[in-house]
Amino acid sequence: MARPAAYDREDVLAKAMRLFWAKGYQATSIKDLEQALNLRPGSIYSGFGSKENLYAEALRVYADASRRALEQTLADAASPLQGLADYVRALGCAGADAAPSRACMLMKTVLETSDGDPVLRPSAEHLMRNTEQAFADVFRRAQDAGELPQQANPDRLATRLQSQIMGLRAYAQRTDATERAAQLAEDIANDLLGLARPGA
Amino acid sequence: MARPAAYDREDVLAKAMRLFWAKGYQATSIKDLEQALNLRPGSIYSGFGSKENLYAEALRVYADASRRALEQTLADAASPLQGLADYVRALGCAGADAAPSRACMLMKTVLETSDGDPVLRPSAEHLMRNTEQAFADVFRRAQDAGELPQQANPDRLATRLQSQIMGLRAYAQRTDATERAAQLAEDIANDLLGLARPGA
DNA sequence: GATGTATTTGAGTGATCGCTCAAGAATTGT
DNA sequence: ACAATTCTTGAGCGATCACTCAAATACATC
Repeated sequence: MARPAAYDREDVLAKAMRLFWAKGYQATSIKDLEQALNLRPGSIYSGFGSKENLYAEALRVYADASRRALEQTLADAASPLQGLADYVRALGCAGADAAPSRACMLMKTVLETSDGDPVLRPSAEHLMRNTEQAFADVFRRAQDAGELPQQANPDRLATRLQSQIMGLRAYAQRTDATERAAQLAEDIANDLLGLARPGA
Repeated sequence: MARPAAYDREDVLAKAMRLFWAKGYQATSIKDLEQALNLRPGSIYSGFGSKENLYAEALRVYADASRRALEQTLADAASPLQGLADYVRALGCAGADAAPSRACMLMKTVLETSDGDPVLRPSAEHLMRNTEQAFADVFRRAQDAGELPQQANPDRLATRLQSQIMGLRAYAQRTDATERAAQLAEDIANDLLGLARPGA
């Protein structure tokens, strides 16, 4: 029994996510958000509380979208390791899509916040842990399918993959090494496929 | 025939570098710098022109120091690949030293600036290219010493190593994965040693 | 010492920061 | 139609931002 909000919350969060992802937390001003979200400050603050909280929600939206993209790539692939390789390859040639940034928003958040940050740092680290576990699950699936040797360590491989992806995406953020970034993605993808048992 | 500056320029730049490295460009205010450098704004601006230029000079100081650290590690090692492995291992256990940040300042700069940034982004990318070439030179030295097979591609290995180091250091920036970061560093170091020819 | 030159000082510039809030507008329930 | 309730609006809050500049200060030269 009241006036409903004129905006779609998920749509607004997706727009905020893209802007924050592109510019970073500090470099994005409320003025920037007002324009991108087509909202006046009062609406932003009554709906999201603070710039910090809005960013935290945008982070979650980013992680959800990333996870869905990974699962989609895996679903389209012939095997778990093939899926991971495809996922990595896609990150290398980032000029094609219109992503706000070639780098990972979680990584950017971890690098932009201080160790003592009480909100954004724990948020980003939590979402990175989740992503890491998702990678580990994929490696376990590869083991169950007989694609990956039983003596392989899925958790360790997941850590390794996540760090390689962060390195690749940080490298790809450079404007002077596009070709090298694509080649790098190929090398990482090939290493992933090299983990497969000789059998299949 | 005039009054000399009361501060040592290199010392001030080193202090600015540490502060910028820890907090990032945007999060570091002139007030912060005034305190850390023990300089009043007029001295900062007459000596360094602008916050942006001061950061650019601090970047160069950082890259110089990093390069010297690499060369020292290489000089102490039994071989080029051993030296690189030692260098990577040292980055994994970052709790020991009192570095301002576990992450690479060049990477932080690339991730904090926009693609169109006319000063800091090109600066950081240039210094990263230099570092990459330094790695390539080490791989070439390994080839000349017979440690690395002739068919290996030093430039490609250098790109790979730089991205792995950036990934490792971004991963190590997390506060919730210290042990995993150390293990990751070990894995990367072992991979480096695995490049060596069976002979030696 | 006197003079010339460069540095240091610190109050203060306009602009922008994240954020607030009273008033007006819009929709629901009766 | 009328309340009741919530949302939107936009001017404006104090704080801080990067930065400036005239005056005071200190050193090198003579």
